[in-house]
Amino acid sequence: MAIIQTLQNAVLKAVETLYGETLEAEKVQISPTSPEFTGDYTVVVFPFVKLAKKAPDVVGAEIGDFLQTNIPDVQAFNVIKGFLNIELSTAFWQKFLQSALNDPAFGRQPRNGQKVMVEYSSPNTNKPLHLGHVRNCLLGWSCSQILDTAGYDVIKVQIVNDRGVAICKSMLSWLKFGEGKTPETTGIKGDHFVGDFYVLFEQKTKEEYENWQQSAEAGALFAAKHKTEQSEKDFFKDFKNKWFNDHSSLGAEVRDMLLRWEAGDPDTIALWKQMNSWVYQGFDTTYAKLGVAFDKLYFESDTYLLGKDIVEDGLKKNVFYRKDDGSVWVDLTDAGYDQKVVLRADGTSVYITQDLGTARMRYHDFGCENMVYVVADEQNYHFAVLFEVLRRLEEPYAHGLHHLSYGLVELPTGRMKTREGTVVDADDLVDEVIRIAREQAAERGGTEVNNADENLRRVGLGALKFFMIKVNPKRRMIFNPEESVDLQGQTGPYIQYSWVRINGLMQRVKKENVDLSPATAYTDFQPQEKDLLKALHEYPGVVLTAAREYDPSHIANYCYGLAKSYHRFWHDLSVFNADAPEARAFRLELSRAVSKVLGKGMGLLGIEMPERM
RNA sequence: GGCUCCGUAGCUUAAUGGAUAGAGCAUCUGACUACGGAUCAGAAGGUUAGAGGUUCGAGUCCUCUCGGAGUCACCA
Repeated sequence: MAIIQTLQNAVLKAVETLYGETLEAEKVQISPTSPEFTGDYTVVVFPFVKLAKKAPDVVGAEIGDFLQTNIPDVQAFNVIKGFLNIELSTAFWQKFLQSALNDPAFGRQPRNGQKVMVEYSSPNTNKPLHLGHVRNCLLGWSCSQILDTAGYDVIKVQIVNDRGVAICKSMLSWLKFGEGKTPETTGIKGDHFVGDFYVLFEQKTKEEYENWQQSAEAGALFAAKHKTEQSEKDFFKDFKNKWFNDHSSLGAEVRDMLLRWEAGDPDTIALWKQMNSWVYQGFDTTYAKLGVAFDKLYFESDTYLLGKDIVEDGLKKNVFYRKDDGSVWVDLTDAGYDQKVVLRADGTSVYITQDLGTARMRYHDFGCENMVYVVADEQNYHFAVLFEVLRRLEEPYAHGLHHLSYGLVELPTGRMKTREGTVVDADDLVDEVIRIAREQAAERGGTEVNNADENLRRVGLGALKFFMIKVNPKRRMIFNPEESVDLQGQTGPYIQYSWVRINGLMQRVKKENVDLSPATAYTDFQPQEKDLLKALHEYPGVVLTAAREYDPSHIANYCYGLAKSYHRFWHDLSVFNADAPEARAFRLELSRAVSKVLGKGMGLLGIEMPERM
């Protein structure tokens, strides 16, 4: 890292002394040299040719000369078509390897004094977590780890959507059809138990609706209101919400229950607490399986009335305005958005009011000047509006807001639908990938080892997590449960396997008490070794990029590249049977550094390394 | 319809405006018998949806066209 800064400053100075021109630091582009050329880092000289009034190759040679005479670590250079390739000395790389090995916090930035809150998962309490939550959780968790490594103090939170019509449906369903059963008496995991009653409610509603469609009332409605060319089936499909609100007895009961909940009716509250506690026990298990955790939970039942004070502020600041009916609005048409209601005429909150209030509450709770919301991209517009309003209100954290928007996970058949039973359950998914890992291990004639179950768990989860994190978050993802996840090629297990290979080496080093001291005497770097050194050197920068872009896929792709280089190194060069003791020592040290960085990098993704596989 | 995002090999995808667009899967060829083959080497596969433009340089920026998705509730 430091060397790049040194090179950059030196290039600026070179341009100044050679051509008498000063230029902005951003004009100096330094990147790792492409594999097909010799060199370690490359300076693009095109931005300077106009100032120098010389041909690109001449400018490159002159700057190269300057760098070589002024920076001891620069050993050689070459210029090809306007690209200045710089070769760093063997001594530099030896120094770097030792410092990377000796620094337990390699790649970790000093604390920057800023706090960032990361909100992720944010489930509803009427059903278990599914595939979509898995992607959300993996993104949220790894993003938190990355921001922490990049220097922030991170607070991980989720907002639990624990109130509203949905949970009332589960509650009512349990009251009517539950016969007093509990997760304990049935042995069903709490979140699944509650989710089953939600599904049952939807089934009962469907039955009621189908019966109702046979009634004279329904027939008359269809006759009076259907559009020409509209079939009876289509008409009733469109009519379902209205039917549920105006005609359904189950619908009436649910609304009644919601009213009683809002009024604080003791029996309803007790039931609500009971059912939610079942769900939370289930969630805890799933989160533990996924290896994610939270510092604080926010509950919608506590926040859904928030935001009134912020609305008052907005009115005072003329960011909001009140209509004659008493409702409060914000006009964002000058920013390309719409007019949005922020408070109903009856004085109650809407969705965005809650989010406004919750943001302010969080700032008061933690003083976090940055907030990241991990939420699917279907809410892009909502967050654009939310952030715009907070900026206009001049909230102190308004410029540290980021919506980590990710593409929905869909199945080959389309979006997952609870009602159609096409939801891929998170628990099932985790069990499935571990089962596949076990099956694969058996096929490979895996020998009996200690901690076999733990290793298989890490391999299976490693495959799943890497599969979901390696692609850019914003990309929509089609997940085929049939094919599930691969264990070969660009996968988690591929990377784990390189780590396992090194682990084997290290155990042998320990057993045979190998002397590592001559490592620094080795100078005849092979290309495979140089690739590894260069890759290791990239790590801290990759973490910063991932943090800046809120994109863990950079880490995943980096780890894959490092593992790939290691596998090649392993195949081409012998470690224990190296020609010279210093070569063996160096390769062992290099391997140790690779395993260290792979462990750290994969750790940022929440992926653990198996001892053996 | 308005706004936003997306379109890269058969499939999944990578690429701070920089060199001959880089990988994996699938297909075809090869490489052990253990420093572990969940590996490695090689072949084949691309008009980066299309057309213009800006630039020394465009998958990347701008305009238009085509195709896909999301959103445009006093729901959350």
